[in-house]
Amino acid sequence: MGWGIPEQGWTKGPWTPAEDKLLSDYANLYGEGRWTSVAKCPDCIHIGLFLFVLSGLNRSGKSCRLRWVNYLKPGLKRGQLTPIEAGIVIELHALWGNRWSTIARYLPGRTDNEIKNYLRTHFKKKDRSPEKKEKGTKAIIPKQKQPPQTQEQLPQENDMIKRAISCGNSTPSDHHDQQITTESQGGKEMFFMHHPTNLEDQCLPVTCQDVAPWLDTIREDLCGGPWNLDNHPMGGMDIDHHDQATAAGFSCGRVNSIDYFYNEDYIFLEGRSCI
DNA sequence: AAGCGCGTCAACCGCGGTTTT
DNA sequence: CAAAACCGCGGTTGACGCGCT
Repeated sequence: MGWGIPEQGWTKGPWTPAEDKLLSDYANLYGEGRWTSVAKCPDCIHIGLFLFVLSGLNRSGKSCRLRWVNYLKPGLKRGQLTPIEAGIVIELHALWGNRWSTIARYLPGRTDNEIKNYLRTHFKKKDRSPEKKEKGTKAIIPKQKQPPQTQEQLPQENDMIKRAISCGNSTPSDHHDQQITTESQGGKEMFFMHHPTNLEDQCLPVTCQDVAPWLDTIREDLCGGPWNLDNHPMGGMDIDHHDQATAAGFSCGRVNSIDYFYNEDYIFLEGRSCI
């Protein structure tokens, strides 16, 4: 099954730092996408330094690719998904089902494996605790939820993308860019969304406030979940109070009469009430 | 302190699609 | 055009760490 040559004799199991280094050096020098070459080349393809060096990398092409894509590739983020990322994952999973790699394309620096693990973990949690604790209209997003849906509702139902597209100006994009990239602009993270199918030449900047409508969509599922308001940095304060939130270092936004406050770690959504 | 259960994450496996020969 | 090789995806598993009893 493994790509490359021998079915037997490949090294398996956890990668060592030395192997990582070899693979990184190889990928940086020769680029991605020649994984079987990495695997088989020690004595036949590449010359010079790598002829010697790669002889220590007895991994299948598949294994090399996986390690690179999920761990070594530059630009990968580590650690927990941010609330915004989690929200995007949840909504896209609701739209597309278990198309991990497709979902991952919308989250720069995140891998399909990571998203798969994240959702499996959280669905499993949810399956085990069917009862929901009623928490009123407030919600903290970091963890949870959303039942898997069938794949019938596919891209044409992608109103999230339609909404996002409708609220920004299109600008040409480089095809080498990821479908969403982020960068800091004026201290605020900007999302550059790239339509997956038929708007390949359009890329638009979307601010955090533009992302919020998606959260509005998932909010119905998030509210009423077992949110723990005791552990968040605002200590269970009434987040309807704009001044308190901003004083606590949160940025704020408002969509469809829903106010929300966010920082790097949390998003607070409040009910439909207005300030 | 030890055992157990659970959550998380890295890695493997099998399959299907695409590209190359 | 067919077969082989390659690549990527999604599902699954196992190791490890942490918290609870």
